[in-house]
Amino acid sequence: MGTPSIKEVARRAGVSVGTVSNFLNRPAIVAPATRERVQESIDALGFVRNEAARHLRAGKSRTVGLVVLDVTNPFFTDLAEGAEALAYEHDTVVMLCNSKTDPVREGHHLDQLEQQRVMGILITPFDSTDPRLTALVDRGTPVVLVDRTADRGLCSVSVDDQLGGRLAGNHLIEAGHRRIAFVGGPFTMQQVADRKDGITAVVEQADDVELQYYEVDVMGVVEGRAIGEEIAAMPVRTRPTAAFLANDLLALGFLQGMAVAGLRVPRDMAIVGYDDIDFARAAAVPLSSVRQPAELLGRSAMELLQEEVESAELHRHRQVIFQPDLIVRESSDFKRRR
Amino acid sequence: MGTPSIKEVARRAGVSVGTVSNFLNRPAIVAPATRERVQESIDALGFVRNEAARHLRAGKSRTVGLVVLDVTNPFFTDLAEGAEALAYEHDTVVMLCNSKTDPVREGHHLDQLEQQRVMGILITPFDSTDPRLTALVDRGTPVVLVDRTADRGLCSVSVDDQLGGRLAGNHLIEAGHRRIAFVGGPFTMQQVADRKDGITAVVEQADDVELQYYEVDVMGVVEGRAIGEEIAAMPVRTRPTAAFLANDLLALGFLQGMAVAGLRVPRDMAIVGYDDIDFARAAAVPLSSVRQPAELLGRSAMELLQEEVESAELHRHRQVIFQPDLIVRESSDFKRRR
DNA sequence: GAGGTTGATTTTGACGATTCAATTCGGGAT
DNA sequence: ATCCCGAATTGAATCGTCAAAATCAACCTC
Repeated sequence: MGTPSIKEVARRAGVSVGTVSNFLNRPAIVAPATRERVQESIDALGFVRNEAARHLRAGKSRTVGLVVLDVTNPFFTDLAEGAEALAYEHDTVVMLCNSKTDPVREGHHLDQLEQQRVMGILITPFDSTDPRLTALVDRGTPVVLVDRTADRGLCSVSVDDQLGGRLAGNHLIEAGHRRIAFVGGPFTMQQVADRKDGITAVVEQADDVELQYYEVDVMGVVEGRAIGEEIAAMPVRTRPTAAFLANDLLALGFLQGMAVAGLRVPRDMAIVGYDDIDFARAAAVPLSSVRQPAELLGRSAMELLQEEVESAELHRHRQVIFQPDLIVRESSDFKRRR
Repeated sequence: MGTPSIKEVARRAGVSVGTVSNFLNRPAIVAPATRERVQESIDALGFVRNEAARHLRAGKSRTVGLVVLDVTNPFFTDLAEGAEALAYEHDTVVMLCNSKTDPVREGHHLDQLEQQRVMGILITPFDSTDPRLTALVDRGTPVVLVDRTADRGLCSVSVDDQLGGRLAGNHLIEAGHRRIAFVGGPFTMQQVADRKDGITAVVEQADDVELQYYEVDVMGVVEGRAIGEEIAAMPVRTRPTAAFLANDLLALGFLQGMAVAGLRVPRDMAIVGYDDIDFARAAAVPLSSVRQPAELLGRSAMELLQEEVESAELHRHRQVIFQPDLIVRESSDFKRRR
């Protein structure tokens, strides 16, 4: 009935359980003839290894938890892709969890992952100072922050978001814009705050440039569109001529908002997004965007985790920071005369 | 060092492991005073249940695998949402796996899930006749097909895709369109084929209506846009005046293609998508779409699975079929004169 | 005070795979 | 013929949790 165990495989092959285990884990030390018999037995019985037993005995799991803020955002799925690719090479499995920017859901997922004694957790936390994370680490689950810079004793991989903000800001200022909108949120999220600080810094250095801030709760298409329509409705003399959106979903929504309101992009409104997801390039007006190496981010995070797991005590936590690139496309490709 | 086990909790509390186990699983039969001591011990030691051991002992897992074709498609994340909600109520965990419409990835995920002895698997299979699925079931892992109708001995939840196709077709024909494009793919995928058959059926019944077919490999925004531009480039007299796209991502891309080519929607081209994802409503031109009850689909699938797991032998496989609704929005809201 | 009830707690194997020390076997060297 | 060696295989212990059966204590009843 139930799936056969190693014991039944052994009996059918006329060997001991030890030999079957050897066959599975160290086939080289098993005699060829025996090997064949065991293989035959496995095939005939339809034996499938029991991961739970393996894990219990070995004391360590082969799965890694990956908790992201939003699975529908291609940035995160690309990231997951990178993590999974490396995991695959090391014969481990990635368990993808969607926190939906909700601390409660996040906590639930962390609890579950800890009960499963996962090898480690890669997470884009809602709040990177959450004491729960530290508690988790203290109890022995390695954690790597993704797309967040760890200050304390944790590994992290992130992208220089301030630089990203500066790149976008400089680009728009050089194109002659003097009223710029920044849209993102919540501003308490570190990444958003950094991008905001970046563009704020360059705006303050420039003469006579005004930056308007718009905060949203969730960075999705719907919210972007709403803000877009709101801004489009402003009188021309105070309305910004350019907008920098903290992610591409917002930017895509914003772009739609412009279309609805009848504003031309980039002539009436230049747009720069963030993440450079595939949609950005394919948008009605191809979107300028600050590119983050999403896949590399995921891959590096997994790398750090594996390093931490393997070298255990010796391990020194590292904070890896990548540089973003500004990709200029049609949505901001317009020189404004002063 | 390593996470403390039930044994250490017991020692510290001065009771036996059995009592701790009772405390965890049947607190009612433990004396209040003891209960307190055990709780104190658990807190002090930071004890966390070991799911692997639990699972091994119980012989059955508390996680369910959910394998979808594309996590970036909101239809599937909504579906996952529904499944997860019900799982949460039953204290089980959902493991989300992305096959990316790739049979190899799908197979890999299935192997992993089987090794983990998951409680069951909900899957939108690439090919619902894949013998691997049957083998899985024979070996004892319950499987429920999602968004696919099972013919053989399996449970399934699906939506009447033929009806969906007919709804879209009738709507467009009644609006006066005489040349309609159907875009989707691969045509070997059952859902796509059904939607295609549905619209084909109503077109054939109508007088003098022509249906053009366009096949794509992957149903994403990029592909939709490409087809859109291709169609827009056709001479007006042969160009379709309406398009029915097999999912909303395609439709959104298609819509962008129209914008690029300077065709007005719905005047020059009416568009109807499928799935009614959130983006559809928020698009530059709000998209008409055939709505599927995604969340309900996920929820029902989980329900069937739980039913199957609980009633074991008595269980009779069921095929649940939901009805889709056509949501008409601006993108197809235009009466064409003959 | 013997026998019977409850109620609370402990004891004792499993569950399936892995590992390691112990054992067997065949053949080569002496 | 005897001994030894290495290769192949075996057997038993173990991981953490759970549940069934066994024990124990306290209290009741006749």
